[in-house]
Amino acid sequence: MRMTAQELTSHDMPGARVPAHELIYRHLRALVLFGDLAPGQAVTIQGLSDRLGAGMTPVREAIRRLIAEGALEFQGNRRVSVPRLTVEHVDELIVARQWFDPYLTERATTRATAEDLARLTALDEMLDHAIAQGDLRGYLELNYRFHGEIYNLASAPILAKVADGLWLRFGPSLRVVCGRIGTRNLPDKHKDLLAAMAAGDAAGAASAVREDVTQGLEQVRESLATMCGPIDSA
Amino acid sequence: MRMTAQELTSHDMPGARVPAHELIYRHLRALVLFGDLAPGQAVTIQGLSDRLGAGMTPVREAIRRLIAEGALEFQGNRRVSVPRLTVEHVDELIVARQWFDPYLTERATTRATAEDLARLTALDEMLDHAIAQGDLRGYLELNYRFHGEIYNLASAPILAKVADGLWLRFGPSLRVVCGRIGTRNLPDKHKDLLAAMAAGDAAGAASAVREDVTQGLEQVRESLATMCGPIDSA
DNA sequence: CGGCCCGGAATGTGATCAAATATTTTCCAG
DNA sequence: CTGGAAAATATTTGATCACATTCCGGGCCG
Repeated sequence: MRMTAQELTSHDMPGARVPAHELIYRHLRALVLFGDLAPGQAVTIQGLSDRLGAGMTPVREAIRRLIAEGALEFQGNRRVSVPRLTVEHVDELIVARQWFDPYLTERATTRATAEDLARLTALDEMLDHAIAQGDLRGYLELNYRFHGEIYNLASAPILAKVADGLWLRFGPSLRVVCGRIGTRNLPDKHKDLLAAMAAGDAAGAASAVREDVTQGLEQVRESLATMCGPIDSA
Repeated sequence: MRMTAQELTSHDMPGARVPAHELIYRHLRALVLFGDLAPGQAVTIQGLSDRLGAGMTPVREAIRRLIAEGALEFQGNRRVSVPRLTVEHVDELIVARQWFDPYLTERATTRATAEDLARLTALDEMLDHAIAQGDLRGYLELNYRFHGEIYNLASAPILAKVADGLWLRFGPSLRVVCGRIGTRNLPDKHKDLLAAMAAGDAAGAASAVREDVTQGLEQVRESLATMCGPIDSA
């Protein structure tokens, strides 16, 4: 089968054959995560099956998996679509990440090695570069990888997986919001965060990431509140 | 297809045909949640397909879904099994529920109506009855429903779903632990919790549920630490 | 003890049937 | 005669299954 998208975060053994349903899953996941699928957009099994040149069973498995993760939504009848985020949902995501991110960052800070910090710093520099270039897609991917890297450093696989799953929820809307705001106006607290981590200041790192998360999601919240108020083209 | 287990929490419209993959999912989910599947036990697609008298496609969908929720584990090669919980995992689950449960309980307390409280109280009485009867399975189901009811009252669907998903992780081990301890020695803080909720004391309710959660999972942790130390029959 | 073979299990495909949506046709009121 | 709602039809899509294919693991033989 042909799979055009770059399979990012593919830490597979070099000889390990990855099954189609796994590839389709990653493909779709990236599509949702980086807003290539608009909120509310319908996702059909047969459409994907045809477009990706794969059978329907693997597509079906991938979709069920994404639904279980909250990346897609089962519309009651038998329709599947990209969820439309509401302000209430964002509020939930804010409180969740306001707990998860600081906690995981605290753990990551006490465990991070010099190489880990170097990797994070490198990611952050690439991120700045993407912002300077006005590369929205690059910004979204790098920001995700930056935070995901911290999750992994916390040595808490279950919590990391749950926190990671939260990103799928606001991915589509994040793209819309950032496109509306423009990449220039995307301040983050990554510098403070990295400095605190380098100093071994777990509480400081936690506090920095908390501000970063709050700032980012609050912007989503604002944008959603003003946007969906007047016009709601359902 | 024949489906032996009671489909609990099936709030389906009376005329709505529930697809097979959904039924299989609920069936398997209950099996994991209440420890009918032992930790480490292998789960095969064909085995389930034969045993449930269903095609393999619905079974595959259900399994992928459970894997995404962490109820089952993909063993790298193409094997699927019930996860074997480690002490580290339980530690993660403890901190997670120590945040989720109090937060959701707080929200639930401010929103609960008299009927809601009556329903919770009734559930708790059935729970006490199950304990008195030494009915382990009944205890596990009712305890799950009790806490799930609170999650739903919080009006935070995303957080409720995540919190609910955590139960799937310790379900199999909980059964083992409770069987080891005996149903008589299963104290809980439900009475304190209900009293605080009835009084509208959100902070008190949060505190009570926090103790309840900590107490329960700490027991799992202990049991796991002493049990898996000497013998680890992999 | 290592390589080979075979059974069984997972993966992948397409066909078939049912359900839901979209489209067209029909029919009646104004 | 026209507009529009309801009914009938057509098309798209989902659900399930049977089978072909691939692959892993365990047993057997040298």
